[in-house]
This record gives sequence, structure tokens and C-alpha cells, in this order.
Amino acid sequence: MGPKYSSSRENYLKAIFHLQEIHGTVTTNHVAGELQTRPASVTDMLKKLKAQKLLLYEKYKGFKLNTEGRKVALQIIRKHRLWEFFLVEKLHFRWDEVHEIAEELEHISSKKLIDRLDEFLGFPKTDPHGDPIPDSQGRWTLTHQVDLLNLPVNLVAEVSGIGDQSAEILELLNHKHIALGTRLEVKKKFAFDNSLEIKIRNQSVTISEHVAKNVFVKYDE
Amino acid sequence: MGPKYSSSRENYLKAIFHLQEIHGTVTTNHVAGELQTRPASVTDMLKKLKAQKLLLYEKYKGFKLNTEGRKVALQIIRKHRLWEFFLVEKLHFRWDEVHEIAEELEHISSKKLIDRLDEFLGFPKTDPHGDPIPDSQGRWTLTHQVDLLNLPVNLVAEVSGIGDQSAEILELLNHKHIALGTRLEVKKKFAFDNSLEIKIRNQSVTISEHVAKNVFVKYDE
DNA sequence: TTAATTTTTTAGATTTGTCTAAAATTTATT
DNA sequence: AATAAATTTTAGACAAATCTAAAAAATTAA
Repeated sequence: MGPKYSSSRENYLKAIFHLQEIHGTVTTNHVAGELQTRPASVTDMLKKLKAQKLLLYEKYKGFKLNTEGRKVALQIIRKHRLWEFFLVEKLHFRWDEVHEIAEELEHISSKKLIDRLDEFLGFPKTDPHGDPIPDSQGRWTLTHQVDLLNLPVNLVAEVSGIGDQSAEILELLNHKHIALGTRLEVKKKFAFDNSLEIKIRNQSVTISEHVAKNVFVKYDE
Repeated sequence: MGPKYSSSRENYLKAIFHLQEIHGTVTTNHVAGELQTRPASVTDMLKKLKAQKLLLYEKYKGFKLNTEGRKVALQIIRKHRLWEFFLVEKLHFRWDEVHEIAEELEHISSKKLIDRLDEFLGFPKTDPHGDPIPDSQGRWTLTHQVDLLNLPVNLVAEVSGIGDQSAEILELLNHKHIALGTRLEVKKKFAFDNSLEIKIRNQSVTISEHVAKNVFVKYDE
């Protein structure tokens, strides 16, 4: 049993899904930009996806994934993010190295493989960039993800991603014992320089605006 | 940077490599049989592989991999076997389930990924079927692999694979504490029923001919 | 509301890997 | 050695995914 859809089709579904999430509507040019391809190629593929009943599409009138298309897209995203988690957590890749490799791994078709991988990794809820990982039914826990500057005070949150991936910021965060998964709380915001006082494991730490902008946290609601 | 060679080309290289190992010479029909394709398709691909300088080929005169082709083939085999090891050892797949999945995983291109995986797995020397895993230079430890019936007496060997993958034999082996990696030695062969007396961790165990035929071991030389 | 611009689609070509049917070549048989 | 049989290759076709250039439709601006 080979894959149900070609890698190319899967990439289109994923791109359309992401663009839908961000912009609400999706355009041919958007998709072409996202996938580094030509608008004409996108149109070609839209027809195929429509024929496969994954997409609602009338020419010149825009398009969006239908239920089935969303379902397929979510499974690809699930695979992508689980593999990214694996690469960082088990193979010790840096967060900024894993995307490209996961782009290939996400097209491995075995459902059993991905469910076993999920189990092996301990059913992680978010990938190394802090994005949620859909479960095998395509559901994900709705968590708010914001940067530290926008985290309401006195609300416990968990570090879920870092924007800037430079060695410099990682060194700083490492020194202050801030890592993926660290639980923290903003106690005070200083209007003067937008610096923050945060609590980590009952210790008080000060963070500059520059750093705060690059630390993403999630909290349930 | 995408993959250097298409999955299809990689499959041809791997098939030719295996057939070369088994039969010495390789024929168009052989390859077609192995890859479930048509002889005409094989000829088409042979020309492409020749053009890419991976194959020595004169039409109607047979063909074989050149140094570069062998090198590429060995890297694919390395990937295939490391992934199989991963699937069995970490994700607890059965040995007979992993081949198909590894057929897909072996085409993931990142060299860094596979070297990290190798490290993560502890640099295994053989895959779950007992076949040797080439190292990142394409070398493998030359080990003799035989079934237990053909293992010379008084020679320490390591269980490297099981022929029959039925639950029944696995139960029996489990009960006798014979697993992948178990070190053992044949102490006596009974001509009457071809049963064997073997030593495992200083314990003496008797094995029937039927079982012995299905336990593969390797020993260095 | 026309005209200009942008976006999207079509038409037709290209590449990769495959196929079938027929031709060329090699191997086996009488 | 001549013929039959098997193998291998060629010729030409096809599907998938892409492209360019041109046409069609929608949007924006005058």
C-alpha cells in the first residue's frame, strides 16, 4: 500500500491549510509564493484536488479545503511536528535545523508508524517551535500562544518556543534556566523599558524587552 | 537541497547491488522481477544510471555498479537497516513488519539525520534480520552469518536474526532466553535428530533441528 | 464607467518514470 | 549451422507535475 496522496498533493494541502489559518482566504498567488512554484502550476493542482474531493473550488472564485482536505492536512501537520519533536528531543538537533528534514519525513505514509512514534515520544502536545501537535483524530488542545510581552501577569504559562534561534539568545536563556517546557509567570511589567520580572521555580528573574519578544509561551484556557 | 537521486533511481541501485551480491552478474529480467516492473523500464533506467556514471553498461552486454554506484547503494542499505533497527528497538515493531516502512524511510536524504540516528541507536552492527549495517563510510564488519545448524561447535556467536517470525517460535525462544544479541556456543550436535546442545550464559539448553534452522547467528572472522 | 493593472486560467511544451508492441540481439536446440 | 526461443532494446505513448506565454476574468484607478 503506497501513499494515498503524492508528496506534492500533500504539500499543497498543507500550504492551503496554513494560509487559511493565517489569512482566512487563500489565493492562487499566495499558494504559489508559499510553495515556490508558479500560479499556473497551482491552478493545475487545484483542479486535481477538487477532482479528488479535497477542495471546494470554482475557477476565479477562490477556494478552501473541505472537511476531508482539512483532515488530510492535519495528519500531515501531525507527522511533521511529531518528527520535529523526535529530531530535537531524541536526536539532539537544534530547533532551527529540523524543519527541512521534517518536510521529507512528513510524507512517510504508515499511520501505525506515526502512532507508535507519538507513543514513544510520550504524546507531546506541542512541537519544538511551540506549535500544537494534532492527535490521531486531528484534534489539538487549544492553547494560547503569545510572546512573553503579551502574557497577562500572574498567569502560569509554559515556554513553548523561541523566535530568534541565535546562539546568543540560547546562551542567555540557558544561563537563566529558561528552556522549552519551563513553567513561569510574569509578576511585573516595567513600562519604562518594557522589561519584565518573571518568576521561575520561585526565583525572580529579569528579562529585557528584546528577549521577551522572542520567548513564546502557551497557556490553556 | 533535495535528494541527490530520485527514490526510483535509489531503488534500482539497491536492487542491482543485492542481485550482484547474490548472483555475481545481474540481468535486465532479474532487476525487472525484483522491482516488479517491466524489462523495458529497466533498460530505460540503465541508460540514465549510466549517464549519471553510477553504472557500467553496454547494451546487450550486461551491467554492474561502478565504485560510485556501489557507494550510493551502500548508503541506502545503511539507511534502510538503521531505520529497521529503530522501528524494532525503539518503536517495538515486529521484525516482519518493518521492511515496508523502511522502504520509504530509506529515501530520506539527510546524511546528518542518519548519522545522528546511528549514534542514538548505539551504532548497531546488524539490523533486526541479522544483516550487517554499513557504517557512514560504507564499510561493514565482515561477519559470517549462518543458521545454528551450520555454526561450527565451540565457537562463540551472537544471535542476529530469526527466520520464521511466528508467535510460536518467538514464545519458545523467549522462554529459553534466546533473543537478538544473545551470545551462545554450540557444544554438541546429535546426529540422531539433528538436535543441538548449546551453551547460553553458562547454562546448557537443547534446541531441535526445526528451531536451529530458524535461528541465525553471526561470528567474526 | 472605462481603462489600466493584477490575478487567474488555459494551451501547449517539458521532464521523469513508466508502459506496450515490435525489432534487434543473444542463447539454446535440433 | 540454421532455426527456434528467450532476452534485451527501441519506438512511441501516457500520466504526473511542472513550466512559459498568452488569454480571460477580476480588481483598481483614473
